[in-house]
Amino acid sequence: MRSEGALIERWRSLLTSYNEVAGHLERALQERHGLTLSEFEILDRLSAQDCEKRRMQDLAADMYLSQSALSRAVARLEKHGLVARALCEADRRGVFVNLTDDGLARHTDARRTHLTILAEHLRPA
Amino acid sequence: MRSEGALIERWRSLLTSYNEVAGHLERALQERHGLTLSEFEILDRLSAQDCEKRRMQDLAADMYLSQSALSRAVARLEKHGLVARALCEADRRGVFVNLTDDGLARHTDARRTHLTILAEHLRPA
DNA sequence: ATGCACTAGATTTGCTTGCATTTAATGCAG
DNA sequence: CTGCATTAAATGCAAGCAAATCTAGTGCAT
Repeated sequence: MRSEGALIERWRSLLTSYNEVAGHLERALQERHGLTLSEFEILDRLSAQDCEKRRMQDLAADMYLSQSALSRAVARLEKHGLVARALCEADRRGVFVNLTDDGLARHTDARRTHLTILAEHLRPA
Repeated sequence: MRSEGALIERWRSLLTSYNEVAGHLERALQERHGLTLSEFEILDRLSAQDCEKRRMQDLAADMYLSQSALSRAVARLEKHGLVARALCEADRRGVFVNLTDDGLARHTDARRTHLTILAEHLRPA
């Protein structure tokens, strides 16, 4: 295969971009809003969905986090009052996660930082 | 800004690709060669450089790892006999890292896996 | 209704990481 | 030579993560 070199190069570049951007994001979100990148991503998803796709597993499904990591992250968010868990009456194994007002506000703030950092550090492809 | 949407989309796609590929790589390298992705990256760099850029700090410089993480990763590799540390006589604070024969062999094997996984999971841009 | 397989989440465990600190070597100023 | 700032790498520590395990709810078959 001739494409090996190109393949590795693309991977390296992906790795570099990712770490560069993720690093800055992580630091900025933590510093200015007390949020982990994972936590922000959760808030982001919760604020985006209009429909009822708010069960843990639905979140887990379109995130890169493991189920256990998600569970922890949601627990943290809940402890800080940004999110509330609610039992699902239909299937009581399930848990709905909802943004609180504080959570929404926090997300709105953090979103600006998020965009700023992306604009600064995400290379034009 | 109109480009906000596009920016976020690109970030999401980066995030997704990265996690997809890194996840598979991590698992495959671990399973088949007992290596962390970070560890593989270290071996990869060591095998690539012909010149003497093998001091810890040089490695750290072109990697995404923090100095402490690198120190620990090299310690692990050393414990498994894939790498050897050598004092730098010129500046005795410095430490050179070298591949052992085993390390070279391991890298050669792992490299195939690496390429295979990339070919399978790294989307064409 | 009872037993069993299955699913949703929580929790336990062990590992890697980053930050902050520490130890040791340099090297420059007095 | 002594003291002080600087640099290289190692280490203590806290936090996040994934994998495996555990707990509880569901629902189907007998």
